Amino acid sequence: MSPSDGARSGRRGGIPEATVARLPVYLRVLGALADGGVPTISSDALAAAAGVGSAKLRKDLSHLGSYGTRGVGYDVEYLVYQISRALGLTQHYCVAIIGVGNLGHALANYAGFATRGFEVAALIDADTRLVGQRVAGMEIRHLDDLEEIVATHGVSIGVIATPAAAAQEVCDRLVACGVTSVLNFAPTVLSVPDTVDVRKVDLSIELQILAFHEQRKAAGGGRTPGAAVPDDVRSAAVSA
Amino acid sequence: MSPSDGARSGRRGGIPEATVARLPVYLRVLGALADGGVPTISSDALAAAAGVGSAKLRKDLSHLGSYGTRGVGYDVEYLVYQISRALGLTQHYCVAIIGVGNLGHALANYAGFATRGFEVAALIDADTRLVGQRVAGMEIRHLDDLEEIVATHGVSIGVIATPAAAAQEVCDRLVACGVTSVLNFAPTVLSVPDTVDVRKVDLSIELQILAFHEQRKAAGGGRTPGAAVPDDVRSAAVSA
DNA sequence: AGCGCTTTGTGCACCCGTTCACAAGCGGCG
DNA sequence: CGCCGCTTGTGAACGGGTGCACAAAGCGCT
Repeated sequence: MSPSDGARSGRRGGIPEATVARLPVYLRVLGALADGGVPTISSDALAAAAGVGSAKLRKDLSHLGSYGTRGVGYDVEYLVYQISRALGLTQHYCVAIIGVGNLGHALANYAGFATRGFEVAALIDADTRLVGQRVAGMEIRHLDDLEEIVATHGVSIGVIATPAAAAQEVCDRLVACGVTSVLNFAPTVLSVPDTVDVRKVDLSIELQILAFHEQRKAAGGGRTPGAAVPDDVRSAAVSA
Repeated sequence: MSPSDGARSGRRGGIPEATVARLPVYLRVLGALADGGVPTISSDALAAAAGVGSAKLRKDLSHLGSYGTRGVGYDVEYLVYQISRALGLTQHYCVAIIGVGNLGHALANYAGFATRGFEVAALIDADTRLVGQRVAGMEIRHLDDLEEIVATHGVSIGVIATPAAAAQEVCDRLVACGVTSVLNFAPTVLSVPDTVDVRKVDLSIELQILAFHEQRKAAGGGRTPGAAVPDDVRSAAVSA
């Protein structure tokens, strides 16, 4: 242990990564419950709705404080607020999408962005034929203006939806502008300074992981000695 | 742990999840190297290109066997083959995309699918106005025909790109058809039997995770223009 | 008011994954 | 032909995450 370690577990920075990755799921479920007029919910019910174990859920929530009433459950609206605050969603984030191909189009129109305090501030592409066109009510700007756009709008998160070949350069320019969070859809490994967070979404990788399990299941149909097909194969939920 | 029998079994089922999630990354990097005519590569170089530690990479590869020559490195083409085989990519998989909205469009045109033995066999939507249109050289079929399409094409992987409200029903029908692998882009928790693998890709969740780290960075350091490394700011870059 | 039922919050043990460090193995060079 | 340097493969320590089981703590009913 390192007691001198600055990680004060009671604080926001002390929330484990695995928990942070699940909080948005809880948030969505709770939002639906709130819309349905449900006032409170137990950890068991919420865990079932979120697809996790109830113990895990309670431990997750305990990391942000002791909100919740024993014998009753959690106040839905209050919990929504607390999770939102813990995730930093009470702030406003400006997002720039670079690369307005098929995927960029889809992202620009994705409703899930706006619903949680994220604002798509700009669409950027290198193709001059696209520049000036309007997508999702927004005008596409040219890649040359990236630095200016980031500065003007105060972009804090960059979404890279370019071809793989352009991704690293775009990323470098974003980082040079001061952007410290990048969501990368290009099938490439981005190298960034460790002050920058990069999350990756790769459709091809997801499919290959599924293929592995598919093949494993198919192999189990015949003969496999030892632990043939463990049925602990729970539906996994992974991202990044 | 399997020194004696290790050579024969290959242990496909014994590959840890975390390793499986990284193998596609190695595969992509190796593919690029092979195209570049590189004959062999060391674990250090490959690890750097894949954005992981070299020890981790070696341990990952060791799970599929002892391919690799000490003092030299790995034969690129041979390793490509071995990883492909371990992932089950030597087989052919038929993919059906359900929901041809913005995202479904992007997925249908995504080149990364075809490059690894995945074939988009069908595009399916519930909107009769879309049915019959051609996207990415393929005709959109109606949701009513889902069962028939799955059976005819031997679809083994279903990709759900529908609105959240329709996702569970579509998923249930896929499962009923015998599909055991689902890639879900809808922002919902799908409940499936344990025999079915579900992987989830949620753009909104990724953004919220980034927001958390963004907020943490902002709160922690105040203003530190210099790249002075603070206490324990471990912004570990990518995670599968 | 007190009692018992319900549900939270958490200490603990286990397991998976990561990292370190090093012996084993292979090729090349003298 | 034997030695040396390089790289793999892996045993072992470490840390984080998960699940169990239970004590603490409200609420409603009597």
